[in-house]
Amino acid sequence: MPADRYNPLIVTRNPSKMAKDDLPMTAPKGPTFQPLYKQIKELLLERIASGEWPPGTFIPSEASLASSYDVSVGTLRKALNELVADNVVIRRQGKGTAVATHDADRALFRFFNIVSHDGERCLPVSRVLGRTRRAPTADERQTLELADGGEVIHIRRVRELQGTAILLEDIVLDAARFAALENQPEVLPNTLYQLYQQQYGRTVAHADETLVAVRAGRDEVEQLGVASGEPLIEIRRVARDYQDVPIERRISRLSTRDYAYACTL
Amino acid sequence: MPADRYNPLIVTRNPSKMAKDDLPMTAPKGPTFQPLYKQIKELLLERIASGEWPPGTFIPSEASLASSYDVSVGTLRKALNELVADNVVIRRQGKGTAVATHDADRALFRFFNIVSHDGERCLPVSRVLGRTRRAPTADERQTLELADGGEVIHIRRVRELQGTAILLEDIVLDAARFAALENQPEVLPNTLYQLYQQQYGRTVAHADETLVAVRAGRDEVEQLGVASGEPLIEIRRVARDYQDVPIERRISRLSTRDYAYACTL
DNA sequence: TACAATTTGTGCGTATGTATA
DNA sequence: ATATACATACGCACAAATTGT
Repeated sequence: MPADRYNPLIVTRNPSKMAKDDLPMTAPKGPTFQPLYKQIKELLLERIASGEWPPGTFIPSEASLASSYDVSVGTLRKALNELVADNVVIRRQGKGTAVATHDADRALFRFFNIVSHDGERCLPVSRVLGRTRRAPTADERQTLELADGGEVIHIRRVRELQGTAILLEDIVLDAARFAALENQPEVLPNTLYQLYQQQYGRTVAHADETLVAVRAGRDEVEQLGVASGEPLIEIRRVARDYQDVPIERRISRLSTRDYAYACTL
Repeated sequence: MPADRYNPLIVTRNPSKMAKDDLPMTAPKGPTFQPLYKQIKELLLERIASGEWPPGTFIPSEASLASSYDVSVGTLRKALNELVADNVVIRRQGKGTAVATHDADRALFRFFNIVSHDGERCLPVSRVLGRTRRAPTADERQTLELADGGEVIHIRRVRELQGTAILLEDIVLDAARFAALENQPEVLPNTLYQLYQQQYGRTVAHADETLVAVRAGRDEVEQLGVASGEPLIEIRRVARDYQDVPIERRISRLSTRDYAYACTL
């Protein structure tokens, strides 16, 4: 089906489309009203989230989209620019507008906030310690919004920077959404979010993290080479997709002897 | 002096201002080139930073600024909207464009990333433990970019939420820039950034934080009521103004028994 | 190498809606 | 009711980057 017309746009308050002797506008005062460019933005986001335009592909040009939706290019540009601000698409002059992927250099660091003490950022290598399928804890069921009887995939791995292990990660996913992940692929890639995106069609759009200080336990002593009881930072992350649906629960413990968690306000 | 004309705008690539039989553009390829709206943005930022429009005041309207700079309203809007995105100004329909202050509710929380374990955010009360003037450490001299022989003001305080002390802060400022702060005002306000802005004309525009895990020492035991050696999060912040000039060095130690550091990516 | 076609980026102008004082 | 200021939406022209011929 050619995507030529998308009708149900509420243009009631669109000035240049209103005849002067139009009906008095009664409805559009409702709290559900959204300006035209916001509606376009949502429509585009739905089409991206639905998989119509997979990550990495180029979407139609401004001009063609504008005529499809029967809006001006300026209005469509405003919608696209908001999607750029939300890290959903990437635009390049002369080339086009592409759906954002997790392989661009900048995108990789968006979800890795750890720097060496002199401020350098570099990506760690990962070593998987275990992959299991099991019933969720109560906490996991709540944060991942699992159905009753659902199961989770649990991945535990260590990440090391320049040869020293600094991070012990426990990653939990809805087994229904990531069915085969328990034992396939054989070797997991360094950057899991790329895998979620490419193999499972789930794009991590943003994440919330809360940090607390904890003591190193047996596992951290063994894997990170820290002393027992050594202070660590525990990072509790919930990663979500475009529609705020939770995708992943990740709890990491960070040794801050050589590296630190960085945040810019 | 009436601000009527601002001449040195490089409009070489401004299409509608160029005659068709113009000289071939040779210069504007230089790496220093900035589009017109970026230049306008910088000019506005300079006037805000210079104190011509103090925080809280309304700047001239779009139309008047556009005619002052001899650009279109659209170009000026684009500059202003970037300043909105940078939290430099706040715009309200029908009212005008105001220079951002640190008293708006949202602005207060921008620099306070601590939430209770159930996700609630609330502002803490402060209790000052000491105010001294002293020579800087080597680290302080470097991060605050102090001149040789300069001194610093050092403020130590505890912040408590709902009656329990959770944060021990060591705040260090350039004594040359905050001369009277050592003993005046008698009682320091809860939100220091408002004081910097209102009394000293220094606006904190953004900050970088790095977090490490530490053990509670003698001071933390005494002030935060934690056990000796208890794991804490140490937050090392450098706050800067619009031009990235460092204003404040703040090292805080957070007890994460009831509260956590929150970050959204 | 040169040229053309396509696509986004910049800039201008205008009209009307909506919120505020 | 009026005036002001920002918000939305329309349109157009040209610049700059990219790609293919």
